[in-house]
Amino acid sequence: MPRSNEVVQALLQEYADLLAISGGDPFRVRTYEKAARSIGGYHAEVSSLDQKGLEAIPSVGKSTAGKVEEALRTGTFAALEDLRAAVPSGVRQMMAISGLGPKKAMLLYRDLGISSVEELAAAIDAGRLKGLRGFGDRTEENILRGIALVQESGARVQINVAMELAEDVIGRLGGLKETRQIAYAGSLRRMAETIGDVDILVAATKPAPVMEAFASLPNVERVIARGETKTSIRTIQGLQVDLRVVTPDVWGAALQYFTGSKAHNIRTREIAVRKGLKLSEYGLFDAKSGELIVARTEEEVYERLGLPWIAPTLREDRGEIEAALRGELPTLVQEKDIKGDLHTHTNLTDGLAPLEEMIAAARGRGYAYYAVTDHAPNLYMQRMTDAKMLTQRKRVRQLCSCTARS
DNA sequence: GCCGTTTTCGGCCCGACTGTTTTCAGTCG
Repeated sequence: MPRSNEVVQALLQEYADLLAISGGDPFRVRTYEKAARSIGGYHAEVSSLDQKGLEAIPSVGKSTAGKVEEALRTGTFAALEDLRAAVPSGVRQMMAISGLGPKKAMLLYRDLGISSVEELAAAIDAGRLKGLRGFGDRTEENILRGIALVQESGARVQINVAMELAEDVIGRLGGLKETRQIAYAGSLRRMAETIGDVDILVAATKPAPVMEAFASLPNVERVIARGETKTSIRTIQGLQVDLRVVTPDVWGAALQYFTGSKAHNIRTREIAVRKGLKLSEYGLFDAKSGELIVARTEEEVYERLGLPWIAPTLREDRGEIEAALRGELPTLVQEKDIKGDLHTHTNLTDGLAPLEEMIAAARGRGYAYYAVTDHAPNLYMQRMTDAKMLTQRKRVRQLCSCTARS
């Protein structure tokens, strides 16, 4: 049974998507996306909160709180039902196709009545998109390729699979004479449980030879995009790898940007804006004069924003910014902290005791750190609900990544 | 719709790349 926060998060995200498709104010769309994320990561169960408690959640105001309250009571809210009636669910599903955003999805529906991925494929086959503004031959090809990708099950892979690929790419590009520094970034550096694509960052004196070497790797199935500083490929295993090349003097800013998450980046950039600064992958700048302030290390960037360095595993905009501002960032487990491995089962699978009893027992025995390596790690993660468990969740994630690499 | 070191209105992250719309909108991360 998913926790109420996740149910509400999904409803608000759906509302944001449908608002975007139906041409709603982009800032309102973003507001609901932010509120959805904020609720998903909030430490307290939203079903236990009253209106005032809901409005205390960051990015949740009176209007959103009202919708959340209605959703908790009835399972949905009226404004969402209105949009569901206006936009078929298949139109939203079409946005899962790479290259199709809300504008193009809505255009296909409004002008051609296409309301599902299957109908879209059939329409392209029948040549119905010919002459439609914004849809040329190349776009049609890309959509068909995107549909094939969507229909392949399990686009995301476990972290150990992505890590192996990343280390292979790093091994091949790291030896080039132009390469000064190289690292994996993105969700891989944040140690997410599953990885959608692999992000590689290179600091190089000249980007072109690095790009060329990357696009020529033996396991490249297709070059998706290729520019002066950024190239994306898809491997024959079906995983996308993005390469970004920067100059060595902006390594820290680029690594901070390329590590994400997107939500964390938006928060740090907002902090920069409020301080009269501008943050991008090229550095932290004075907004007015455009003068570069810092870019060389991540530590400098965070420090100039008034924050301590935040570990990548925490960068999800799930309270880490606030914790950093309060000086209350958690101490994360290191490999040297691991003394052993205890395998146990909870009643999520074939054990007898519930997760909560396992945790209480571990605490009662004085274990500072512990990982439950059940056969159902995702179910376990979903049950990590209370505020203190956020820290624990990250510890488990780090432990899992250690296991994956050993 | 939310929010405040520019606080009750005005702004909301930033840049790369693609395809197509001859100058830029849409999408992505």
